[in-house]
Amino acid sequence: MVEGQIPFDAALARLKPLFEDAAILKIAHNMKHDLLVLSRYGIDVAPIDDAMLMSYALDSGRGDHRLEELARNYCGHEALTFASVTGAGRNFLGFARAALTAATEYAAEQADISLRLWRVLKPRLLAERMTTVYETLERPMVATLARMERRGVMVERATLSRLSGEFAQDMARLEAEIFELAGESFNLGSPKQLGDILFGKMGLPGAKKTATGAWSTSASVLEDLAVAGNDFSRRILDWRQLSKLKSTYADALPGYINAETGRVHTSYALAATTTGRLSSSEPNLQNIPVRNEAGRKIRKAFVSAPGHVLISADYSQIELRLLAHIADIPQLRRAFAENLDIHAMTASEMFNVPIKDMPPETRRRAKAINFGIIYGISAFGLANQLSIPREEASAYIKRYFERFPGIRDYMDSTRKTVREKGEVSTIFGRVYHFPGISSANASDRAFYERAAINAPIQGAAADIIRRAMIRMDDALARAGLSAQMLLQVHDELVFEAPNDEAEATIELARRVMEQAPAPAVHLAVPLKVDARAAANWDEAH
DNA sequence: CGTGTCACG
DNA sequence: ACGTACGTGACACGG
Repeated sequence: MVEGQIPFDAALARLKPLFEDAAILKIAHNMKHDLLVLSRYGIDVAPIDDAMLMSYALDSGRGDHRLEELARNYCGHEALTFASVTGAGRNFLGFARAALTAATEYAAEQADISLRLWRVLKPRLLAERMTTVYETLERPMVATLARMERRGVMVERATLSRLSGEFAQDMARLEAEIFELAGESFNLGSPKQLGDILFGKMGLPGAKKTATGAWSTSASVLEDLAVAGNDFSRRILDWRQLSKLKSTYADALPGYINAETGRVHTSYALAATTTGRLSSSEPNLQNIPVRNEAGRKIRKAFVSAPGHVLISADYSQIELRLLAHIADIPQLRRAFAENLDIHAMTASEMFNVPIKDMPPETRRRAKAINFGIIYGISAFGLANQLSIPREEASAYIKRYFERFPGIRDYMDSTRKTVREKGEVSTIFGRVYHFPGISSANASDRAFYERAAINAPIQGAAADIIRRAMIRMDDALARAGLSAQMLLQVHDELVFEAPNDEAEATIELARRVMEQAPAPAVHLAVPLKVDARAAANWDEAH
């Protein structure tokens, strides 16, 4: 106990009634953090306004929404840093005394700056017509995400430990074979050393250079060599995959299992991406492997609590559906209305092949084009993705635009808008600013234009799932269900439900997610949600 | 701490 | 002629 400090329990007892009056806490910066800290002491706070989210609604492209940065930018004020007020090199008691005084000063200034930011940002939201975005898409996410983070997800330590051992064995075998073929041992984890072996000693044709001029040893380069029959690069690829799974997932995830809850609690960032998507960190649970069998073994370690199931509900092709709506493309709208295979339909339109006996390779190329469109397609990018000559990619794009002229119109009009106004927006009113585009050189301008084509699509999908998440908590309660929302992965929500609530939760999630755009927006295409329950995330997905 | 690589949508 | 697919976060390497 430090002199002058009242006992913690007494402090808490004095504090609690204050928070029961919601008016006490009106304004904060990064409210989700405060909510999570206070919830540890049983204090529930109704979040009111959050200066960080106001800043994000005004300009998601601003790299940094930290309080210190906003104070500098909007108030011309240099905020105290905790490090600057605590000082260093003291003995513990000295530090503790200093820290108490300093923490008081620091905390008071943080609260003051939050209020001062609010006074600046509130009228700006009104002036820039971003109040609705802030109030309906940003602010309500705070409580929802805080609950999800606090709930956490169960991850089986034993499964990951077993996988780590299996991956290590397979890596050791591959490593021995690789060193045998190379005629020497080296650090397989070093791109530099690997490049020297591949393109120096072994004399293989280096396909690409990195930004710094070194030979690229990326998967696409190694894949091209492997397809040409090079077993050495195939083994490197296999080793790399296992190395990734072992270090990033099998070995790292157990360290995030909370000792008190036995579960993994990610942190979602609400003001991190330019488009309106969330991001997830420590650990990132939005990039758990799923695309191949070895990776899915990791995903199987994410399980439901006893007596419960995990439910995964994901939007099917939401970005292409939004493209069909936004660009108003008759064939796409019809295809989604009739629930057709959209990539096969695209291939059929482009190559005059009946949908029913579509060769897989033809469909694969059409699928790459569809994704490319959403990214603001370029011949170079498509050629790279499909490992085909750029001339061939150009011909595909030309053909695509002949069949879907509305897409070219949409892309052209988006480029025009962003060049003239420096901004574009989603159908829900979220605005993206591109202030640099007027003074950009040709290649930078092309980059901004692609981002401006992508943002209204990716961002509308982000807006829709936010609306669904905000409604889900209330919908579950009203339906008398005790299921909990655990995770969000951009177009997917994961719930944990008692076994006997599985079906009802699936039906509710599907209804809420599919109806999420209304009443703000009525889409010209239906949304489709696939949902399933299982004992682990892999089988639910 | 920047770079390369790779996991996800 | 140029250099590009959109959006993220984590890990290992090496200076």
